Amino acid sequence: MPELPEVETIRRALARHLVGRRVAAVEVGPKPLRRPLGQPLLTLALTGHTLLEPRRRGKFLLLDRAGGGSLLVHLGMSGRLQLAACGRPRPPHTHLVLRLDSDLELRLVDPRRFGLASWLAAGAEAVDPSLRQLGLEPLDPGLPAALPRLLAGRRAAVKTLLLDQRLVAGVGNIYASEALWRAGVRPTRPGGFISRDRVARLAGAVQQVLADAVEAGGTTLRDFSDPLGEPGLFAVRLDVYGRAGEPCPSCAAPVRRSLVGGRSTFWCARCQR
DNA sequence: CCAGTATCCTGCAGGC
DNA sequence: TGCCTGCAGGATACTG
Repeated sequence: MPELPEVETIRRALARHLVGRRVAAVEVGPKPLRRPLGQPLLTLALTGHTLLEPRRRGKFLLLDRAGGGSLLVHLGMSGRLQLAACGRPRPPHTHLVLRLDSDLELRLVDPRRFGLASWLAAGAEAVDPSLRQLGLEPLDPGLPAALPRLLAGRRAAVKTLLLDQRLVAGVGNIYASEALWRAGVRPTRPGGFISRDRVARLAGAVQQVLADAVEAGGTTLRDFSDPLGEPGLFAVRLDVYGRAGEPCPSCAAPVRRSLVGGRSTFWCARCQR
């Protein structure tokens, strides 16, 4: 579900309610997510400890603990974090609960269980199998300079490459389509066969669309909301994603939907080359 | 190394 | 109403 803008939106909301709070208790469900949750370690590592400002890396959240170490969270396709009063009923598929010393508890809810929550000891970030291979942060000012060499020599579809977290960490299926449309680049074009100035445009479009979406609090299609239940407002500003058959906002030709690398892709055959 | 496919899992919408 | 299919915002293990 969440891409960089949604995860960043979640991070900011969490920062307002988690920083300086102590974890009073941890509850861990029995079902594994992408990796087993590791109940004893998680409980031991967090109970009684104070939380710092959360960080984001790509689509990962790092809930740092005072004194070192972090809870690493990834929301996969269907994961969400919810802050609610301790007494309120918990949704189905709640796999992890951090009860805070405020009146609130933080819940990790994930029906499909493609997500991840695992304890990272201090210094383990460089070793973690998921984190260590992550590529550049797309909002890094160095992206325009770096993108040409990331695409150089590659024959795979540029959209597939944008989704590869080892190249750029945080772009997902919505914003890949959106950025390619804004840049006028066809999603199926081999990465190594895009002219220099189009690559530059693409880098700019990736940064622009992600920044716009962060500003809008992310995209709510069906069920994304921030931890307090606020939906993201970017859906109305999507130009092509989910709009097959509707007129291209630029040229009015019908927006197409096709599969690229097995993922739904939305694009304009007239504007994108 | 690279490119392409299959797979993990649940819920929902749509067609019959 | 039920049953079936396809689809979903992701990552990774595997194949050639």
